[in-house]
Parts: sequence; structure tokens; C-alpha cells
Amino acid sequence: MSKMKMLPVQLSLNSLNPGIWSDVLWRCPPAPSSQLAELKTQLPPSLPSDPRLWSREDVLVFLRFCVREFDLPKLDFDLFQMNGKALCLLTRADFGHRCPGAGDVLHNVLQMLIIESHMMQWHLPNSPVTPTSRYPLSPHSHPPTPTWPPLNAPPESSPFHSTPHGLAGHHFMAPNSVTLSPPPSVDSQASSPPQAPYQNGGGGAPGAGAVANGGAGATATSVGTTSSSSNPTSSSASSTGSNGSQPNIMPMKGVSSASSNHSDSEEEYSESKLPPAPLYSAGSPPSTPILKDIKPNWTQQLTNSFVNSWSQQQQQQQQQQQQQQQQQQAAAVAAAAAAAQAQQQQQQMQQQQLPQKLTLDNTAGPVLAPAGGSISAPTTPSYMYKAKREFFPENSEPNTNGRLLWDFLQQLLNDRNQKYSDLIAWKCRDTGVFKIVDPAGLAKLWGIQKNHLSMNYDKMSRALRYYYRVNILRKVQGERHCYQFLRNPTELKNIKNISLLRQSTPSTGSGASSMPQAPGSPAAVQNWNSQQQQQQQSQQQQQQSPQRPASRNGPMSLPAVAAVAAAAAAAYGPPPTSPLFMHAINGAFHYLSAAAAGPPPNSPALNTPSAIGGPDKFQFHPLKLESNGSGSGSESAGEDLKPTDLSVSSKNNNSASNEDCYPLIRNADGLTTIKLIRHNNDHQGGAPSPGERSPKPDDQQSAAAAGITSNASSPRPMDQASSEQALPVPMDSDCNGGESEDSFRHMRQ
DNA sequence: TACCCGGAAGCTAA
DNA sequence: CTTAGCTTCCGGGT
Repeated sequence: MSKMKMLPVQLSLNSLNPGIWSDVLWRCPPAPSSQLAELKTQLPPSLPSDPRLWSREDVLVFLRFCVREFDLPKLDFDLFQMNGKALCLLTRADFGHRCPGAGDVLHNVLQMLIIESHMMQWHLPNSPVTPTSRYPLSPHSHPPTPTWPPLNAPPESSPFHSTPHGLAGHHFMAPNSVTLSPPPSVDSQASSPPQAPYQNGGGGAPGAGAVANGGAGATATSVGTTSSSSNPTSSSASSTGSNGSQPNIMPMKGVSSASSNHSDSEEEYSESKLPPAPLYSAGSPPSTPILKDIKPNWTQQLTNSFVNSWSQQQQQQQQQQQQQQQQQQAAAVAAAAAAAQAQQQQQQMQQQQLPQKLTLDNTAGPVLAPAGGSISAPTTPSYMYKAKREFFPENSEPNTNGRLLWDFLQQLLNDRNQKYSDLIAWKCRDTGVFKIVDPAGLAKLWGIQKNHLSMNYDKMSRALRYYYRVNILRKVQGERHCYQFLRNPTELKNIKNISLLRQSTPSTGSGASSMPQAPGSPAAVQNWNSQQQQQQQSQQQQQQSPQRPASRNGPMSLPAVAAVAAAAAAAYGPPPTSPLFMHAINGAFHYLSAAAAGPPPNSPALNTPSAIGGPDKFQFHPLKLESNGSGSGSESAGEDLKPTDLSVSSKNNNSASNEDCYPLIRNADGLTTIKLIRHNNDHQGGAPSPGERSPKPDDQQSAAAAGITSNASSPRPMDQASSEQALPVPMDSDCNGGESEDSFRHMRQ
């Protein structure tokens, strides 16, 4: 990831191909002005929407319009004797030279129009856009984030139950909208992936978006309608289709819309050569003869293409871009043709629906207003410009880009817009407890991310279990699909090799400095919270940064994945697994539409408390230990949050004994906390050898010997000693309150 | 039946 | 070539 190159914000757009432009613009959006918002509508009708198509006269018309509209100083029109294409190649500096007093304005306005035209191209057959393009070029760049509450999920919306309202907005990005949603999280930190429309989709997606469209109109609402309809696919539905083979075909509604959004991708899309391997041979419904041939591979193809294009762009950047453009366009045309049919209808719908508002407004502000609307995101340019600096964070944490499962989950969970709330959501963010709402859907998305299309929950869960060994995750006993992060993303990112975690026992500080503190420790919890907050902030920044394109199988950024899905859908029709697909699409749109600036939407499925209480505010409550474990077997505790054995320990012979246990504990109030349980005999040496991948059979025996029950439910007994050591964990208000808590609450006796 | 666990082998990218 | 991080299978338990 560090490999990615970042384009200087100011870089001239000339050489950039459209896709790049989008990125650049996205990063460096023109100043938002209300005027711009209306710009489009006020432009002389005779002007082609795509500035590149302007004739000399059109250029002059445009200039005059700008002068008039923005009260710009008089321009020397002779300096603009060029057609639209040439005009588009002018850099900000070029504009500045030609018209010192108005160069920036002209440049910005033009960029807006370019972006808009790109967006619109999505709808057009010949201009497939790669979503990736819109992602920031720099991997680490972080959009300046306003300080919004980290988790803030607005209390109002409940993630899981949130209504679909925002659908439309999420789903479709208004072509006009300038606001490109932040790139998918580059890092886990950047976790805001695109919203999945599907949630909203009416269906029952639980978390649907909390995003209120209300916001600037941004929302692209337009299409939204469709999407919503589409979606009825509830998450559950998606789950059913677990594997790609499913023939279920979703209406493209959402999809098409999605496709529309991507503007840039044409080139990229074209660039990549479509790999032959069909992903969903059977299932995919061919809508068109052409599609038929192509469909099977769509995902992969798209993925690859996007990825490739993206990477190329970043690497080659300006120099080769023009060439690429041409090539890509050519390719795009072909690709577009296939998609054309599917898209046409939707395009129409979208266009009709797209309110003019959408057009430029977005630039000004976050596209999607938080449901609560309470959060103020930096809207404009200033915001965007600020981000510039952040594009080159050298010190930034390692960027995993969601390539790692934990990071992927983090990204989804931390999505500001709760776009993935129907797939996965926090139950208690402060303690890292989350629930996989739609296992099949999540697995599917993960599969797309990793290019393992046969991924299913069973496989993914195996990967999750793998994390038990390294204390990254643990299962929340008694609740299906519920897991808990034992280490926060920051920690994880700083750990070069996760395998090392196996050795590191959280308990004593002795662990390598690099090692994070014990997961369950209060400190860890605090970190969890604080880091979560930081992540969110950083996420915004990162969103703008491009990720390193994945290599063939490389994972794509979430947004990219979503974009791919969306693009694929647009082009080929719904993939076999519609729900997921829809989800991805929605997400893609979301990204596109989501204002980078937008504050976190609040739909917090599981609201994070931290926001409420204050991030760093911790309250310690007396804990009531649940008995689980070894002896006490009291099942009374119920299924609730029993401490789960950190598998790690159990596997390693002695290690088990050595390691600390961080079971979840509910206090009398039903608060969930994590307790650090340390085994008496922990000795450092016990750590398993790092290299040891596969636990030995005898592990369990040894574990048992250590007094650990092999039983998953309570690996480590919580003995008195442990109880004594139990550390209170900060409680988040969220954990207590809010729906998120419900699950916990109902569990309590 | 679905979920969950974890061993074992294999794959891929770095 | 080695290693990390899964992925894929699988048998078994709840």
C-alpha cells in the first residue's frame, strides 16, 4: 500500500483522463458555492453537458455565463480560443494566467461540469466509469475530518431497524452531484463504505440508511425510488443466496442506478481486459445476448479492471492518462454497449428523478446529511482542500485497505453512514462487540473483496476463528453471529504480523512494545474507543486517498468492491446473489454520493455510546461477573456474554494458562464489559511459537490440564482470582442504551 | 438445519 | 524460498 502514489492535489488535470479527473476533483473540489449548485440549471441550454464536447463558441458562451453569473472580472476571451476539450485541459494555473481574477472560479466551475458529465456518463452506454477512479489516489490521505463524534451514531436512528428512507439517496448518486463519496476506506479506519442500498431497500434492511436524505438534496435521491423498490430484498434474502450460484435475479433497478453514478470508470473499465473465468456461470441471468457472454465473469472482470485501471492510473498518473483515455474509451464503448440496455431504462428514470438540486449542491456540502443532521460536516472546499495535505501522510498507519478480514470488517462496521448495517453492525462499539447481521451477504462481500467468489459464511467464519488464536476476535457466546474485537484497528495495523499476536499475551506489558495491550484490559478498551474515534476521523481523510490497487486477486477497497458490483450490475445485470449485489451497489452509490464531508450519518445501528458520553469518557461500574467457565458452570449467566476462550491459549499447550482472558462481563445494569482475567501461572515462555500454524491436537488436552475447558463456552474459567483482577471496563452509554444494547439487555436475566 | 469449532492442507501475495 | 493470511474441506458438537 504505501506503493500507491498520490497525486498532488494541485496537479493539473490536463493529462488526466476523466477518471482521474474525477479523483482529482473529488479531492480538490471546486469551491462550493450555492451558485455552483445552480450552475447547471442556469447554464445555457445549448451547452452540451460535457464540457469536452463544447465548441469554441460553447466555450465562449460558458465563459460569458460565468462572468455574468459570478461577477467575474472581464476576461480576455481571446485567450480562450479553444474548444471544450482544450478548455478542460487547462489547469487551474492556466486559468489563473488567463484570467487572474477569475481563474479559480472558472476552473472550479468547469471541473464541476466535468464531474457532472462524468457522472452522467455512467448512465450512458458508452461511458462506463470505474468507481475506483473516484477513490483517492493516495492511500493514506485523510480527508480532514471535522471532529465529529467518533461513533457517533445518532441515537435517533437505530441501525438495525433503521428505515429505508434514505435509500434513494444512497443508492444513486446524482450524476450531478459533485460530492464523491469518500473512497472506501482505505484502511479500516476509513471505514466508510458505501451504503448498501439494499438495506434500505426497503426491504428490510435493517440498517438502512440512516442517512437521511434530507440533507442536501443531495441525495441523489432520484433513483432512489427504484432502489428502494428493488430492495425489498432484505438482508435475509441475501443471505439465502449465499453462493454465487444462485440464480436469483434482482431487478436491476438499484443496479442501474448505481451504474449511473460512476462516472469515471470508462477508461478503467475498458482498460482491463476481461478475464475469461466466469464467476457465476450458472446463475447469472443473461439479459442480453451480449451480456450473456460476458456476465459470467462480470465480477472478476470488473474487479480486475477497476483494480488494474486504478493502479495504472496511480502509477502512470498524468503521463499516460490521455492515451489510456482513448483506449479506455474504446473499450468502454464495447463494455458500455452491453450495459446499455440495462441502463437505458434506469437512466431515464434517474434523469427524470434527479432533481436539479443534486447537481451542484453536493459540492457544497455533504451529500448525505446525517439522519440527525446534527453533525456538521465540513462541507466545502475548504474542507476538501484541507484534505490535500493529508493525502500524503507519511506517518500514517499501515494501510491494509480492507485486505485483511479484520480490516474489512472494521471498515464495514465503521462506515459513517452505516451503509452496511444490514450486513454487520456494532452491538457495542466501545467494547468491540459486533454482530453479523447477514452472514451470507457479508461473506459474499468478503468474497468479492478477496476475489473468492465462492466465499460463504462457513469459510469466512473459519477465518474469523483464525483470529481467535491471535486474540483479534472472540466469539460472543450465546449470540449467533456475534463477535468481539479484542484489539482495536490501530493496534492491529501496527502489528506487522498478526501471527505475532499469538505470542503476545496481552496480559503483561511485557509483550513486545509493538504489541497492543491486552485486549480486554481497560486500557485496551479505552484505546478501543479512542481509536475508534480516531479512525473515523482518519477515515474521512483516508477515504480520499487511493488505495493501492489490488493485484489480480488483491482486495479492492470496499468502495471499489461496491463500485464493481454496481458497475457489474449495471452492465450485466444482477449477479446471482442479488441482495449482496444490491448491497454493493448501494454502497457504491453511497460512496459516490456520500459527501466526503458528510458527518457520519447517524444511523447508527448500534449507536455508539462513545459519542454520547464522550469518547474518552469512561465510567467504571462494578462488575458482576458472569460465571462461566470452568467450574461455575452456571449456565445461569446464560448465553449472554460468556467469556469466550481465546482460542489461542487453548491451542497452545501451556500457553493457555499463560494467557489472559478477556471475557465479556455484564454488570448489573446489563452493561457489557470486558474483564481481564489473568491466569495465575502465566509465564512468559508459554507462548506458542509463532510459526506454529496448526494447533496440535493435544492442545485441548493441555488446555484442559491447565484447567481450561476446552469447551468453547468458557475456555478460561473465571476464577476468583480472575474476578479480582477483573477490570471494569468503561461503559459506554451506547452499550447500555440504544438498540444495540437490546440484545444484551434481553439477555440479561 | 444452522451455527460453531478447530484440524489439516493448500493457495496466493508479499 | 518462506511466511502471513487466509481459503477450502471436513468431522464433530450443540
